[in-house]
Amino acid sequence: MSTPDRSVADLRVAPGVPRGGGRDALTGAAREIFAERGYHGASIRDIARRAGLSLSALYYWHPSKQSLLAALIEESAQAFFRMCEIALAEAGDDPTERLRAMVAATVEFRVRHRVESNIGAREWRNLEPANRERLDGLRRSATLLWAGIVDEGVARGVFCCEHPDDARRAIEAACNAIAQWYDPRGELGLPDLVARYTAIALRIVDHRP
Amino acid sequence: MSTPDRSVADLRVAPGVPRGGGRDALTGAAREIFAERGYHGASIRDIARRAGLSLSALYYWHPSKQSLLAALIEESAQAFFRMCEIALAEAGDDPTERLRAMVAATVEFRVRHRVESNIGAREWRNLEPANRERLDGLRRSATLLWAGIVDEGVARGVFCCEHPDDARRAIEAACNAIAQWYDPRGELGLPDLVARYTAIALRIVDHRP
DNA sequence: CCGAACCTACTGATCACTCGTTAAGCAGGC
DNA sequence: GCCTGCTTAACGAGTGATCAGTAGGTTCGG
Repeated sequence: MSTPDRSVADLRVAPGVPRGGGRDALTGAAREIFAERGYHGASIRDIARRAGLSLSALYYWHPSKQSLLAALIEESAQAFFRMCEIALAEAGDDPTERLRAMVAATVEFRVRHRVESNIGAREWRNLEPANRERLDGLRRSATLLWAGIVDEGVARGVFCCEHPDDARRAIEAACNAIAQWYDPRGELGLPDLVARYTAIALRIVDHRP
Repeated sequence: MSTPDRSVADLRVAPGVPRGGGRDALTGAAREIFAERGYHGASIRDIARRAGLSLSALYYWHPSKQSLLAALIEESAQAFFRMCEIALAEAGDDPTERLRAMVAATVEFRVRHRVESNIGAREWRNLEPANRERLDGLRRSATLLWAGIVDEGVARGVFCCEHPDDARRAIEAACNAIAQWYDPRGELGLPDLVARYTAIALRIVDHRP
């Protein structure tokens, strides 16, 4: 490995810089091309071209195509997990409020980061084993947040579903699917969407107020 | 086009034949390889090898790699739609019973045809426009079955959800996701799974008995 | 009952091209 | 003179697709 991996290195570009050369142009281009054509369907030549760089310039910033994908997914997965943690920290310890907060955070993330969410869902399996194992921890942590909330609600008797694990999976699937169909140009705004999915989630866990 | 497309042609092999050369070996191999590596990650050489055929023999049966994928997805989508139609025909016209039937058919299909279901979900976007447009009809038809049931239930007052479209999407997402996590070697059998997801679906539409 | 014609289901070789990756060099700034 | 941020040029492997050829069988006129 002669070329150092600058993909997760210090940013060295101040935020708000003109956005021209290098790292962030590449990240943006990779996000677009991976989203359009999938990992194997995307060529690094296309990514470099979209970023306005030569093929070799790409290799200055990332040691491989795989590193480009892993960096993208890792950044997005970490952002999602942070968002959930913050939302839950503000929600207190009532399971109903925590479920509301978790649904709101998830729906908002899937809407605001639709492209990254779809890449994360579709290209996860194209991560090399080392990367996948590293990131699986993050994914498991997010699932544990959901499971903890549902289980606690059932334990306290505010959620009355018989199979908390299936309820959790149904909620996660429904919220995550939003990234696939939501159209930001449509009439349905984020607050309404959050309200609808909160109501659905509460019905799935059989919430008794 | 010198090679005719035999992919959807008459079978000419009696059912129950030794299963050796040709069409069905290829279909099986393509299903496995597309599922393991995705459309762009799979090479037709790998598919031919898995089928026990030469590269050129593959081109005798299918005019292109794309035709292999399209045939696979079309067959599976049609089987799913038929299964739903039959289940609904037997269910009568009570919306609750129709929803039960539709959930049962979908869960059963996702379990029994896990691999094809995942290919359908993941590789849909790798269909060329002509193929995608042709198959979009099938997909829309299936969604219309769901929508018809939920809308009718709301109209009759047995389902009390405020946003039938979101309820429908949530149910579809939850049922379809089963193909991603269900392990047939696990302890959870199909009848139990159907029962759980039927209960979840009825809660999502806010069923009042 | 022979042989020419025709069919199915392939094989082997090869085409033109794209792929991810690398080596070597160089302009500009500190 | 060294570091940053590239550039041009190439490498070998692998890609989807094509084509001429052929073994083994069936059909059919005479």
